Amino acid sequence: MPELPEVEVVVRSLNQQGVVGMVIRGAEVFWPRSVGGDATAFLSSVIPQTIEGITRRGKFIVISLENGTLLVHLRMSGVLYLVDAGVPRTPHEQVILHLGERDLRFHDPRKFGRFIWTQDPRETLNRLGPEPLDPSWSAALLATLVQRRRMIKALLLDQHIIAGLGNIYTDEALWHARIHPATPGWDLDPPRLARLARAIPHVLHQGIAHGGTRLGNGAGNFPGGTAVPRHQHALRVFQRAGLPCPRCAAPIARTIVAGRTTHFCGNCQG
DNA sequence: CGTCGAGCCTGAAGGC
DNA sequence: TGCCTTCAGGCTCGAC
Repeated sequence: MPELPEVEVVVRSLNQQGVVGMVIRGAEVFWPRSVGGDATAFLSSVIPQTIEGITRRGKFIVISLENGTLLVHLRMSGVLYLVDAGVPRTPHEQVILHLGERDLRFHDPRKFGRFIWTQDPRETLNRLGPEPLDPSWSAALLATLVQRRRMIKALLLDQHIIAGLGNIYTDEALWHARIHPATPGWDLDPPRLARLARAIPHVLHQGIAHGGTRLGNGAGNFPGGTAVPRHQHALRVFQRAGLPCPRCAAPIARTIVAGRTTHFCGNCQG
């Protein structure tokens, strides 16, 4: 689920619902590893503190509190949402922050997601590469980032190089840019770099506009106030193995690149 | 410098 | 129908 667009949708949703200004009055941790292993230390760190802001950096949700920052990473299956405080806990809700009338709940079936309490978020966030939706994003910047021997797909997935892309949007961006995912980064010519630099923000903006992507059928948890993802219907190659390429009609291929399932058109992604 | 596989977890989907 | 295997949108670590 969560790549940059899905995280952005969560952040916007929480802001629209007025979470800023609410106070963490209590909390419950049902899977200690979700908060770093020491639930007691976590609770004493965040209670009671006012939420002063919620933003995004790469795939991190950045929750600014009075005395520090809560970084939330959704990993493979996490969702963060607001519900009325009286609503019974559902299975897989690993962390609940009590904000008075409302709860901020972390739903994470696979338990890979993490809450990181820190006084210095830059220590973590500064290790991330640039934001592809930042105004400073450009083909020239992209060119400096990918001058390496590694396959372009591996480079795009590496958060230290570019922040926010995951398996879905990487495959989609490479399709738009007509680049084979196994192309070494330093072999990309200027036209390809220009196309890729445009394709990346394009697919991310599209994903955000569609409320993110949801794969499979019922996966995920979307209580009231949370947009239902629908970008899965707009995907061009991802999970479309064997179907015709929307550009040239050749069948979409599925292979493993950089250790990840990869979808691309073997005909028009040269 | 780079690739690969394992581990962290669970539920869904596919094969028989 | 039911069991078993495989796989998954992320990331880190160690081996090579």
